[in-house]
Amino acid sequence: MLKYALLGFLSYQPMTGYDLKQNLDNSTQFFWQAQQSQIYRTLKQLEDEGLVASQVEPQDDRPDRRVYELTDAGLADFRAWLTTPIADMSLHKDGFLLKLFFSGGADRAELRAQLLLHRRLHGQQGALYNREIQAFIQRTVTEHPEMAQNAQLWEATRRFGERYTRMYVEWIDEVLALLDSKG
Amino acid sequence: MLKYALLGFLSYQPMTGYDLKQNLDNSTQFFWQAQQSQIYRTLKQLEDEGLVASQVEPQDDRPDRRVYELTDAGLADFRAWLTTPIADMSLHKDGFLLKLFFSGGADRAELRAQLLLHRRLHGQQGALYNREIQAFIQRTVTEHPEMAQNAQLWEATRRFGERYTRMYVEWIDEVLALLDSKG
DNA sequence: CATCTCATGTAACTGGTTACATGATTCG
DNA sequence: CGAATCATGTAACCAGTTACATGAGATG
Repeated sequence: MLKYALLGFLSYQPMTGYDLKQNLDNSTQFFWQAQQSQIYRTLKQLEDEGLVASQVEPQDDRPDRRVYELTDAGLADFRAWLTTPIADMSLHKDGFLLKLFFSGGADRAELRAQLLLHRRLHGQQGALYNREIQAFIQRTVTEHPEMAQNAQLWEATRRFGERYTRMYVEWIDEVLALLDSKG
Repeated sequence: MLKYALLGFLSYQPMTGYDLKQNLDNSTQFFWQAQQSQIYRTLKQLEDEGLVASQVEPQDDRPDRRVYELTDAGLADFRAWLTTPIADMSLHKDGFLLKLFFSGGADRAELRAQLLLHRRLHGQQGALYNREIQAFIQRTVTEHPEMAQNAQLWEATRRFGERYTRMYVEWIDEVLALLDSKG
């Protein structure tokens, strides 16, 4: 739920919807994302529920900022979520795997091209994400040394993304080898 | 899109909404799932669009079956989807990772317990899924030897699930080691 | 001169989940 | 005797995506 991602980042410090989008893009991108529009909509809902409060900060040279902060109720709600264990593994959807699943009759050269494209997407872009996320984490800890304890787990989730993209590439290599050997 | 998963299975042979659910559960579970209710709703939409056609087969001892089959338009639509390359990597959401990300201040013993729970979920249940899916693929090929070419790619996607769950377990071990070493 | 960044949002739509509702037969 | 299997679906809700709309200042 996006709700808790937003409450989570706001528990670090007050910020705008725009800032929240930056944070999502720079740290939870691999396992939780949201469009800017959804973030604004969700913030409004959270304000209606009394979990966050906002105030507008006028700016001269740039658009005014609406800064959100957690209310006591919001913090309590977030803490309650944090301490509630998740009992099931998350389900994933992957359109590429679905298409591959049904590609038995497809042209093999075309299939190979698709696999190579996704090998590149996961390899290159995954590595890029990881460099950026790692840099973001290090920058945050440098600027806010009190966040070290949090950063340890940010880093843990970042490594998940690293492993995931590596696994994806290795798997594609395996599939390519399979196609080479059997047809 | 569930639409194409349904068209895909129907391209193998006509079947009911119930059968489609079995097929999803036994083969695409790792990368595409759907509730029974969503399957029925989507089938109705597909029929309205003229991509599938259905007829009711009365049964005495069991509920009547509504059997769906692809129309020519449905087959054409499915083939068009199959040959359209996917240009982006799929995004995933994982509530456990999100919770872990924000757990810097959580009780370490509690954290460890959560990690062990998910280690078990991914390890045991993942292995189970894989055994069942592998058995399902082998059974299908035995009964329909002409499906061998398709089965090769079913097997490829199954191995993805195998790798994924293994990767998840290894990653959890890494996180546990990290917590041991740094507190 | 064009693109990126900062900064806000609304509206319409699409897709997916949860809960509800029914009911016979088979298996342990 | 209870649970699982077979078999259908509706209704209400929730979450997420895409498209639209605006506009100044900074960077290359």
